Amino acid sequence: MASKKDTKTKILDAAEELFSTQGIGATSLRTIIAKADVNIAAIHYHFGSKKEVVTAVYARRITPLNQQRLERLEALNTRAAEKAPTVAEIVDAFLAPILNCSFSSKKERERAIGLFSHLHTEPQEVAHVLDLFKDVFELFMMALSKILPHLSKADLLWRFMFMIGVMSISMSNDHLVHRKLRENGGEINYQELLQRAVHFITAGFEAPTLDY
Amino acid sequence: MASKKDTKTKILDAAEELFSTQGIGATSLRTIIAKADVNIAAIHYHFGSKKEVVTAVYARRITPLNQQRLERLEALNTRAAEKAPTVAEIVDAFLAPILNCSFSSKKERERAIGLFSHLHTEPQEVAHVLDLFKDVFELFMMALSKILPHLSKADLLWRFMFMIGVMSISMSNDHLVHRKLRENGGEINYQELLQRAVHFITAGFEAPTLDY
DNA sequence: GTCTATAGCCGGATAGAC
DNA sequence: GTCTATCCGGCTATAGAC
Repeated sequence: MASKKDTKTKILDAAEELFSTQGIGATSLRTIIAKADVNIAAIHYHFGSKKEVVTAVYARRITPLNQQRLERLEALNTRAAEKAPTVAEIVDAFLAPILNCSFSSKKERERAIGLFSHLHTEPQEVAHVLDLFKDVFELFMMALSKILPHLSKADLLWRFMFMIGVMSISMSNDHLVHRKLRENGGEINYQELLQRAVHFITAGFEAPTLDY
Repeated sequence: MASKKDTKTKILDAAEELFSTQGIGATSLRTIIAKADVNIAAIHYHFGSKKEVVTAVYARRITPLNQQRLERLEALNTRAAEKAPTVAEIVDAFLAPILNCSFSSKKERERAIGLFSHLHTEPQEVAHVLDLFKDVFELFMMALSKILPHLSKADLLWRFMFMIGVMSISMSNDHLVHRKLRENGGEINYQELLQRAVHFITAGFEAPTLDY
């Protein structure tokens, strides 16, 4: 079963791979249909426009990803009462699903990371899919504010923002520094990267407040 | 004098503003020449191709910016011997020129920040200008390694990378969190943002090493 | 549901007059 | 150095046969 993918799935799969490697703006519908081995009319028949292809491609991946984030957070919140979650654990719950876990293969992970990196590098192309992150954003903010009660709302928002910056750069592949890293250390070890990122971000969240 | 800008300068100014607000990929040569009030042939006569327009626009801004970074670093390195630079000071020397200082007006700063933000969001469009950052990268890495000698080369590289992520997100304007920040606090105070970013990053750099 | 053909637009780049 | 006119290719989208 499922030995033959239907047209819609073929389009989504091809689009996903192309968005992941080339970006959204740089990927034309014509490249997608060539890779999917369907014709140009099919993509309009099934999706209506490029924008809706983008939405469908991202929604298919974001939904289960955020599901995992929320499950991990929930697990931290509901475990034995004497063990309140730590900052590091919450940050890990946020980053692990995207940076390392829940991938069946190296190839799968790199495809997902490539795809998600364009959420940050092509904001105008994906503005309409950011709503899918609303719940995750609010629930993680709430969890963090609970264990960092001395931080003001603005403090928390900025530090959350900085966390997203760290996550975003970790998913990038084209950066000067990223290239340097590959030169020096060969392939990127995502398990290690996850730990490094969590460590760095946790220190930032736990830094004392400043007067501005 | 200089009341009449020459064609080349008019093109550079128009391109800079458009790149800053719309991005590079989204800006066509035709939009540039319309804003600059010159004709389409002029841009090819003076620059040869769009790629070279991009190079010229960025080089004009990056060169003095990195000059400033290096001067600030130099000042830290050469002051009274008993006062070794701190991590926070080095990070500040790296971030301050782009995030807050050296701008004659709010408008000037936002234009520069918009322009530079696309160094991170459109990596393929600016790959050929990243060489301009080579010196800054190496000298700041060296300064940091001197006061953080316990960090391995890989540690330092990753944390430097994370710093760039924080800087990058600080310059973004389209983000979910950035929008949230504007809702909650009105306009962005870059003086404050600079301090927050330096504080967050410094904590990350100074975090103890981990075994991976 | 699937295809071919094509409309209609906009992009970068160039030729050649002035 | 500056301009108009134009080439040529790629793009999204649609019409209409099967």
